[in-house]
Amino acid sequence: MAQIKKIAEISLFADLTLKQLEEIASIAIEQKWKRRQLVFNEGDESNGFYAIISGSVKIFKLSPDGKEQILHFMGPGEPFGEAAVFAGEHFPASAQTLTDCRILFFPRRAFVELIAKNPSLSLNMMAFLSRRLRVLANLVEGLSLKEVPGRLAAYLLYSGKHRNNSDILELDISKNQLASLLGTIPETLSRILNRMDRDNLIKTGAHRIQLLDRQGLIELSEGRKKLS
Amino acid sequence: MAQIKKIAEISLFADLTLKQLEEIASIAIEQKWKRRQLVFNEGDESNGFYAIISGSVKIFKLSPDGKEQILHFMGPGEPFGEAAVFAGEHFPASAQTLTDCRILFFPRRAFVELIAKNPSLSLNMMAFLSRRLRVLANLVEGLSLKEVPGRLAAYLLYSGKHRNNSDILELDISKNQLASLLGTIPETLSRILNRMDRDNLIKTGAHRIQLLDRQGLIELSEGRKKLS
DNA sequence: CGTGGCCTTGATAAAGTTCAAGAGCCGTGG
DNA sequence: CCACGGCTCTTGAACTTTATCAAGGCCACG
Repeated sequence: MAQIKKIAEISLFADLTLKQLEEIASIAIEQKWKRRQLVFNEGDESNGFYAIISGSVKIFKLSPDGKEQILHFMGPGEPFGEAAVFAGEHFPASAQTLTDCRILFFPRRAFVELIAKNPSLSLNMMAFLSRRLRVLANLVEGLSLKEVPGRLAAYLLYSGKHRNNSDILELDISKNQLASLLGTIPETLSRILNRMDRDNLIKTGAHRIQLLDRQGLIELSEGRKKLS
Repeated sequence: MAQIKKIAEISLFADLTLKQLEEIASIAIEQKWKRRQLVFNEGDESNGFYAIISGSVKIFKLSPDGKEQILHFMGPGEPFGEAAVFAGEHFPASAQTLTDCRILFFPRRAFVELIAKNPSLSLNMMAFLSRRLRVLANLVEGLSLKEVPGRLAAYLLYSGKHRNNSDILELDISKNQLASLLGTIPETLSRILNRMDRDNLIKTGAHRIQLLDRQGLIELSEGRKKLS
């Protein structure tokens, strides 16, 4: 059984009473994972879902020849692996830790009982599922309707990784992983960052990117403009 | 207010008591839509969601220069537009009728109240959202990790449009729309159907495709094999 | 100080799109 | 009943974008 305090920090459990939090705590199991461990594999049978206390996790798909497409990055307070609890019973994608993690595990059966008793927990869960749906719809849009420069521009503008709302963006993932999130490969990402720099849209540093021309990036992300 | 009978045929409302169905019926509003009408546009504010009684609807995204990516085809008994009820308040994609349709509309506020009172309705809704998530994850996988022949092969194998479990597949959508679902254009689709035919994987007819070599199609869909 | 991971750069190749044109099909209206 | 116009679908050739392959630089960590 996990501590109430940790449970309360998971936004899935926002707006619940102390009593409800206690119930949830009573079914949660705390786990420790090391960096780069596989939490579950696509196709594995699901016995429940997870929520991150600390650390970060990527959700991804692999092609037979090893190319990776990242679907989500998950951080503290975020649940993952929920979809398989409610439909299908096996995970539609894989999950791997990016750092050492403390993770709560919620067994399926007990959680489903809880949800049946707690309408606001249900609504929170539906909100999470719906937000995931939106993220994936946008990913599909990017992959199908935009070229790599447009996807990258959208990421730079809207990833929300900006240092205190300035135009400075802190890259907390490797460019390798960013390429995999954007549906491309490191070589291509490198070249396009270079071209954006040359066009004075951004200024690239090692793990930091400065946005110089938001308007230009917007036009790029909407396909109204191309790199030279 | 709509008839109970129509409500009961929507799988979202499976396993509910007659009394619950009556409650749902009391908030549902029946609408008639003609072919090719826009039910909602990406970005529109959401006041509720929809469920199809008869006809079919596509959910899609458009690029600024007019290319379309279809996310889902929806048929009788299926709800759509739910995600915006639970998160975001505006639709993440657009919806258009493909045929004349009878559609039920459920106003957001009343529906959220219903859901709070009906645990099994919540669970059904979560199952639907989770299934959508799975579909989109697979779409992302296709777009990013497979080439067009692989995506087409997967569609032919798993679309479920087979005539009584035979190897004959009835194309109920235009090839134009199929291309848009697969994330490509009609020209490319046409060429690849041709190549598959030449390789004796399928036999193409006007609105009918016969699968000649399931194993070959599987290998194609998994990237273990290429067209000649 | 050396080694391995990450990142960059260049040359080449593959896949898919674009543009242009034409064939087949269907419903409408004369 | 036929002719017309408008679709959808097909085919070909040129072009664009991105991936692949190969190599080298840089940095951090042991």
